[in-house]
Order: sequence, then C-alpha cells, then structure tokens
Amino acid sequence: MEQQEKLTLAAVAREAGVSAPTVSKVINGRDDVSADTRAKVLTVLARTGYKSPLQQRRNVSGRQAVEIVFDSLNSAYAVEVLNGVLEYAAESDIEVLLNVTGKQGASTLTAEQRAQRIIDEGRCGMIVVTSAFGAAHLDAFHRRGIPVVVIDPLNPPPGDVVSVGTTNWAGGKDATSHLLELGHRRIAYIGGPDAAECNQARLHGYMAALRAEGVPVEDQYIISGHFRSEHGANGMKALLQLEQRPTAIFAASDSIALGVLAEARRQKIRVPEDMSLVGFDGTYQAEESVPALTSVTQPLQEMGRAALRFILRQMRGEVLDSRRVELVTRLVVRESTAPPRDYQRG
Amino acid sequence: MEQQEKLTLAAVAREAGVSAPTVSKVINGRDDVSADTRAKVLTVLARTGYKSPLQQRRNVSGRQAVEIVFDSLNSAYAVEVLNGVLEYAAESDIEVLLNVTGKQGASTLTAEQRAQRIIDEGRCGMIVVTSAFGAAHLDAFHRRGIPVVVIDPLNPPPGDVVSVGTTNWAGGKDATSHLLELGHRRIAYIGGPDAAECNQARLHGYMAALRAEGVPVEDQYIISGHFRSEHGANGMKALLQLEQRPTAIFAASDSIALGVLAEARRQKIRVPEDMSLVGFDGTYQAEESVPALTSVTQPLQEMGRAALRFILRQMRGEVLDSRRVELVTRLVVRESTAPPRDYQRG
DNA sequence: CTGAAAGCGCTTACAG
DNA sequence: CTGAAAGCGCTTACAG
Repeated sequence: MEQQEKLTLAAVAREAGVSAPTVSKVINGRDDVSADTRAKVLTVLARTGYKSPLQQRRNVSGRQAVEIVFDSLNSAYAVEVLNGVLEYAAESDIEVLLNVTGKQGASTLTAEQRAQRIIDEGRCGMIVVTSAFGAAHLDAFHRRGIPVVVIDPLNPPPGDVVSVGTTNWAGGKDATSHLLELGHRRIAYIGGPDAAECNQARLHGYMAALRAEGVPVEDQYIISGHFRSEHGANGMKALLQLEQRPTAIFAASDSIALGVLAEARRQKIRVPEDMSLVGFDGTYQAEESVPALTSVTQPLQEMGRAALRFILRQMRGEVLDSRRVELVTRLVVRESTAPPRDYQRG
Repeated sequence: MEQQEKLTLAAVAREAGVSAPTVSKVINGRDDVSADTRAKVLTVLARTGYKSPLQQRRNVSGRQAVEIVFDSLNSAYAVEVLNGVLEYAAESDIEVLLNVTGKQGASTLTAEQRAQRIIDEGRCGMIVVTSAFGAAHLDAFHRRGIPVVVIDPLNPPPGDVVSVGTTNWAGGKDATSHLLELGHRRIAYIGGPDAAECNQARLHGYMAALRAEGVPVEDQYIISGHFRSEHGANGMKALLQLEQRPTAIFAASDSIALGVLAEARRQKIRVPEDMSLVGFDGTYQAEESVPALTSVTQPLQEMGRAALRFILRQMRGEVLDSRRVELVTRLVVRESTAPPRDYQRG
C-alpha cells in the first residue's frame, strides 16, 4: 500500500511526536509552547511542507504569495531590487504583495499583530528592505515559521535571519584603489548613515585602500549622512570650503554622486577634469548621467532574485548553507574619473 | 436577548429554510441543486453578506486586495503612480498586488484565464498601467464584475472602462506657449509613440499653440518614437543636423528631455543659452537635473490615488459621474528655458 | 434534488 | 507546558 498519507495537522503532530493542539499552537504563534517543542514542530512543518487549509486554498489557484516591504520606492536602488524580485516571481509563478512603510513606518501594529496578519493573509514569506522591522518583528515571523530574508539591512539582523548583501568592503576598496591608481592622494568619502552596516563596510574599504598606499586617513575628508542626493550636494559644498580640497570623491551611493555632480555643475567645477568622482550602486542613473559615472556596481536585480530564491528554498524546507549571502560588486569605470590635474605620470 | 447571531453557514441555511449541506453546495458551485433553491440561497447569502471562513479570514485581517499591472517600473513616471496607489491603499487598508508584465507581456494566459485567476485569488479590483491588456482582457474583467481602472492608456479603452489621465492637450499647449512667449519661433517636438493617445494630445496642443501665434508647423521639427531617454538623445542628434536648427525643444516626457540634455552636454550645446528645453511629467528627475528642467507637471501620485479611489467606489456599487477623469497639468518653469540667443525684446 | 448523519480537520478550554 | 476531550463549522456520502 504505502500510500501517501494526507498531510494534515494531525499527521504533522504524529510525526513530531506531539499532540494536534500543540502543533496548532505553534502554527498560530501562541507562546505557551516550550522552545524545544516549538523547534521540533517547526522542523517537521518545514520538512513536510505542511500548509493550513487557508494556505492550501491559495494554492488551488496555483500560486503562493510573498510580501516585500520597502521603506520607500523613491530610489533607483529600491526599484531595481524590486524588479529582480518580480522577475523571479514571474518565473516561479509566485504572487508579490508590495508594502511601502513610508515615514510613519506602519507603527500602529505591534510586531505580533503584523506577523499574525501576514499569516492570516496567506503569505508564504517576507522580503524586507526596510529599517522599519526590528529584531522583534523578525523574531515574530521566525517563531511562526515564515521565511524572512532581509536585503542589505541597516542593522545586523538576529542571528537566524537570512540576509542578502554585497561585498561592500571590497567595493569600497576597489573604488578607492582606482582613484589612487589614477594618482589621487586627497580622496574624500561622502557616505550614508554612520550606523548602517553597508556604509561602515564601504568606509572601511576606503580606509583600507588608503592605508595600503600609505595615504593618511583624514577626518575632514569623511562626511556621513544619508544615501540621497541632497546629501551629496551638501557634502560637495563642504569639501569645497576646505583649505586643501580633495581632488577626488568616493560617494557611497549613486544618488549621493549625482548630488555631487549637480553641485559641481553649479559651481563650474568640471568632472573629471577638476574633480574625479566614483559612485556606488551602478544603477541606470550612473550610465545615463553626463559624464557617465564610474561606479561600484551592485547586482541589484540579482539581489532581489537571490532573496526570493532563499525564501522559496526555506519554504521547501531546504537547509541553507549560510545565513548570509554576499554577491560580488564590480567597479565599472566610465567617464567621471581621471588623473588629478597636476599629476605627473611616472 | 436579540443578540447578533454569528453568521455561519448553518445560520444562512436556517434563514433560507434549507439544510446546511444545500447551502454548502450552492457556495461551492455544485450543480445538484434546483434553480429555485439556489436562487433562494443566493438571496440570503447576498443579504446577510455571508463569507466562507477563507473569505472571513481575509477580512478578519481587515483587508481587500487590488492588483496593479505595469509594463515596466523603469521610469520615474511609473514609480510615482505606484507610490500614489500605495499611499491611498495604506490609508484605506487595502492590499496591493504588483505585477509587471515586462516584455513578454505574460502572454501565456488568455484574457479569460487571466481574469479567472484574478477572481480566484480574491482580488477586488485592477489598476492597469500597461498596453499588455487589450479590449479583450478589460472586457473579461468587466463581465465578471471586477472593477478596472486604466491609467493613461496608450489606446482608448472600451467604452465602459474607467480611465484616469491628465489634460495632455492643454499641457502641450502650455509648454509651447511658454516657449513662444520667450520669443522662440523654431520649436521642435520630440514625442512618444504615434499611436498613444496622450502623445497625440500633447502633439496637438503643441500644434494649436503654434497656429494660434501664426507659426507654421514644420514636419522636420516633429519626431515621434517612444518616451525613453535614448529617443531624446537620438532626436536631439537629428535636430542638430538640420539646416535650420530649432532654438527650443518640447520633449513629451522628462525622460526624453533628459536624453536631450545629455546629448546637448556631449555636443557642448548649452541649455538654456543655446537651446531651450521643456519636459513633460514633472518627476523628481526634472527638479534634480542641472539645469533644473522646465516641465509640464502631471499629478502622478494623485493619478494613482484617483485610480484606487474609483476602484473602491465601484466596489461599493456607487455610480461614477464619468468614465474618464482628467487631472490638470501645470507648467513649472525652472532653469532650462530662456529667450533665444539672438532675440531682441520689443 | 434534499437533508440526516457521519466525518474531517482545526481550535478551544481546561485538568494536570 | 502538554494533551484528552469537547466543540466548531464545513463537507461528504448516501438514503429517500
């Protein structure tokens, strides 16, 4: 006989060696379950791929749904990540629900309520590209067995949450080395939020490259703030006030770099003749600007695709090799970098 | 007592004077129910607003779902419309499902299949910002009673589909009049697809403004293509080949205008000193470019909001005053327009 | 075609 | 923290 037994909650309970009510509690996120029991049940849930009737119903129409949450869509960065997710979702026949938290951060719901809603609405996974979800939220999802993947988190996520990022440190080092090779010695860094992991990594890559060449790291050349273009324009203004102006700027995002470029134009400073400029992200904006921007390209679409791929793997109960994936960045040299004006080759 | 009885299938059965299994059959579309009985049950279902647990679940978490479909998200235009929809959706506690058809146009499904899926998945309405849905698709939704709103359709939608657009003709006229008032007489138009309604309207607004001033419309100054920046760059190249170069360009989208601007920079043509330039859309790109772009601003977020508002009204069964809504455009003068170089005021 | 009865699968209430 | 027992609401199988 050996017939495939129907996958009910009761079957999961038997498999896990607990009672049906206990499995029910785990699925519904009750907290009157011991950590051990919960873990045991979650393992079986993942392995068997059990779906509640609600979730099964969703599958009658053939598709599962993943929710993706952004702080904001007002950046080429966010849109390209989203495009990657959508592309892979279309290929895998997955629905995508989009949520943008905006400034208010959807703060009316507690982590528990939010997680419960996500389940109630039949979501099979979450991709998070926002700082609005803290450890408490991520934990709430985790406890209910909803796969979560965080993209380039501002803060390091709790240990067991999967995150996708890029080789920020290496990228920062490549950008800076490129400028050093061109002969620059006074190189400024205009970066994002101090607290952001990715900014820290880029900054330290920058410092590592300088130190490797014996170039001192100067505080006056390091300006942090946020990843948007106003910050680039303001940073540029500040740098131009310095007694010893830098001859090159490494901007930690393309948006920042475009702000620098706009301010340079206003002040009649030519790029790259008077000032070299490297961005980070490699969005289409870097290609389309004039001069086209030398930039550390992140595979943004691929990040989105990878995030969804890991969600699907977790849904299938596969064990991931690693909780953290870093995709490689690649320096693309375009028109915004050149040797410094008074540089003597040799 | 008169306590509100819980609305179960059994309650509906009692109300309708039939058994629970019979109601179950009606709900599940079985055909072993007499027409009379079915009608009786359907009446009670409608009056009481009974929802199956699946549907209740959706509503316990409070929310209905609307699907929005784009050709592509690779334009500031699309992203701003989307932001408007998301904003209003958050305020109205509606879920948003996002679909980007991409180049393949999701062509594997027929209109019927697509409509059926949309229903099966519990969607309450559709917002369409794409040319991938023809009259057949729109019709299929309509026949099933799913509200559809089309944003700025390339082709006029079937008579009973609601569409949201802007005053393209007036916008085209305003842009051109602005250039005429500055003293320009040789004004070129770089536009989108010939077939697109919104392009037609902008072009005719341009022509109307010229004619009102007695300026002849010259074919060599009218270039159509698509709304992206490469087209602007190519159009600019072509115009610079002309014996009688124009002194001003009206670009039918900001993306086109940015392409023009990039090409101008490459060819060392100064904007606005050597060439005036007006865009259309008024996205943040117009503000951030250097020089900042004079542009006909469309209330893109408001278009998104309006689209969702009309969906919700239709869902509530309200009768709309009009199947077509046009929001007003507004010319915002920035730095990319000036009198022609050899213009003598007087 | 209809519905009493049995059944299914999940959840709740509560004793230990 | 756990699970036997009772309960809930829908569905199925089948007798009439």
